[in-house]
Amino acid sequence: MSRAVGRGAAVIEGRPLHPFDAARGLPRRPGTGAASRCQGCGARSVGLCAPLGPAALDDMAAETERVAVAPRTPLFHQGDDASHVYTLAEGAARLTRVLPDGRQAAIGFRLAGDIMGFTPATEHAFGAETLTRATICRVDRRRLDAMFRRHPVLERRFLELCAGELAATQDHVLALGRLTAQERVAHFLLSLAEAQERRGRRGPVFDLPATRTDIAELLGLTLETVSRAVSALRKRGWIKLHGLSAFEITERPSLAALAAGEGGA
Amino acid sequence: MSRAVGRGAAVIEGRPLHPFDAARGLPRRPGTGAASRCQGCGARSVGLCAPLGPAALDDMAAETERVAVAPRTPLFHQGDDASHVYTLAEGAARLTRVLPDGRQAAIGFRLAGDIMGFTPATEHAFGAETLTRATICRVDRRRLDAMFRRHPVLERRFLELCAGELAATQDHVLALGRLTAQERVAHFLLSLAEAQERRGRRGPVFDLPATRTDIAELLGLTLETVSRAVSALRKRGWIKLHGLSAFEITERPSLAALAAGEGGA
DNA sequence: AGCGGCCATTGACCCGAGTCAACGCGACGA
DNA sequence: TCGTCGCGTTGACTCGGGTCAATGGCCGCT
Repeated sequence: MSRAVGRGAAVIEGRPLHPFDAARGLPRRPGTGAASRCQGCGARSVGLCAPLGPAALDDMAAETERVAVAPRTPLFHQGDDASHVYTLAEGAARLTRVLPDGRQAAIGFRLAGDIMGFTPATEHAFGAETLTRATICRVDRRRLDAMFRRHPVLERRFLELCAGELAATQDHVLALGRLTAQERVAHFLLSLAEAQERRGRRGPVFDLPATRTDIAELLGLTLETVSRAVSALRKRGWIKLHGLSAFEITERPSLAALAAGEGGA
Repeated sequence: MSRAVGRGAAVIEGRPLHPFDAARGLPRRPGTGAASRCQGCGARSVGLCAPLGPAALDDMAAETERVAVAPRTPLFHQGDDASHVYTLAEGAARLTRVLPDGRQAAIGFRLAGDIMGFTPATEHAFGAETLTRATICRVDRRRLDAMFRRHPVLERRFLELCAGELAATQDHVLALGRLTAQERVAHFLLSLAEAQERRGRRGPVFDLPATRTDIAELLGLTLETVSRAVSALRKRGWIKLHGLSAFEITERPSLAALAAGEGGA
């Protein structure tokens, strides 16, 4: 999956060294292997590179660094210089922030094809970390701008992704502002399922790449409340759990109605 | 401010007719008056048109419709065809959604220069309505795309605005997910002040173009809780109210610390 | 096979914000 | 001038979700 970068050095299990720094200095072999590296990319059809032809893809490959990282690896921290933009080629990640007094919050989950770390500010307002084993591409902001000039279709695509991210974040605002705990959990499970379906996943069983604590931090709840809400949905027969990292939606219409906020009406 | 469109017909006080439909059929006089219409625009330095030269501005003026609208005028509704993009030239507006059971939520406030209604979907997920008397520009999505091709700098600017909106929305997610009622109100007042400062406003007194109910719907609270929080901040001597539509920040560092989430630590 | 750590679940109690209700005040029209 | 209406404020009570704590299952390690 990440052959072009070199295995051992890229896959790091929680060492203090940043994964991209670890890959620094390895032979980049610009231009070579672009086909093998990008052509078979898991995010090829949904991500930033979707509209690119073979030549542009080759150009892109030469400008980006790609690494495979372990679960729970930070990609960048809040306050870091926002000099790069990241795309998630494979796996799941989340954006987080910790408040001065220690409260922890997640502002969103990201799946294959999503972009991370694009901001108008000079530093990252949020940190990002992987939830699962993942493959990450990193581009320098200035190089990306240059790419935009060479391939206008790339800029158009980037704007689309940005708008999609905005829409998802707005949806999340609504959920945090007006939904109850159980509604939020229903909303989360449903949107996670839809995100996986958009990426080609079929069937009523989906991946759940998050612990109760992760979900709680995303939904503005505590892990106990999430656990109770999941149990309640299970007892109603609307969802089923398959181990700790997969779930099944057994009563989709009911779950959707709850997630949309059909309280009593 | 909106002379080119014609006064009487454009300023509507809560009639069922949509403001842009009311302006339909009026003489557009393409090309004329672009200088007077756009040159002195309140959002000229912060909005979408900021990087445009005189010629491009003229082009833009010919492609957009502009109306002045009364406070509390809906611009579009959730579910409407997302065929246009709106920019707020002057005044304040908010994006709202009403849940099936009647719960009302606002996902954001927008001020001069901000864009509204840009979404990857075919319909608007949220409605928009003015809070104050406002001036609105509307562009057809397809015409905007064509403009992007004629003026690449416009697309770059649009992407910047989109990223700014994303950053603001993410910040809002954090507030809703992890801040207490009083912290949220402090956060809101501070970000409203900062938004006005970014637009050139000076001094510790700022506009408050929202009722307690508006603020509550934005912050995921009730109007009573907002009122109590405002009173508490006033009693601490951190803010002062000037009538119903202006407020003063008298202890900015304290307010900022509270808004950032410095609970006990 | 036995042990220990991590994660999830469940229960009992508490608190911050929601709910319901009364009241004050300024704007506006009769 | 007075009555009314919309908005804001404040109080008393309720309740959803947070907090604290005990228990149990799964998995990897030895």
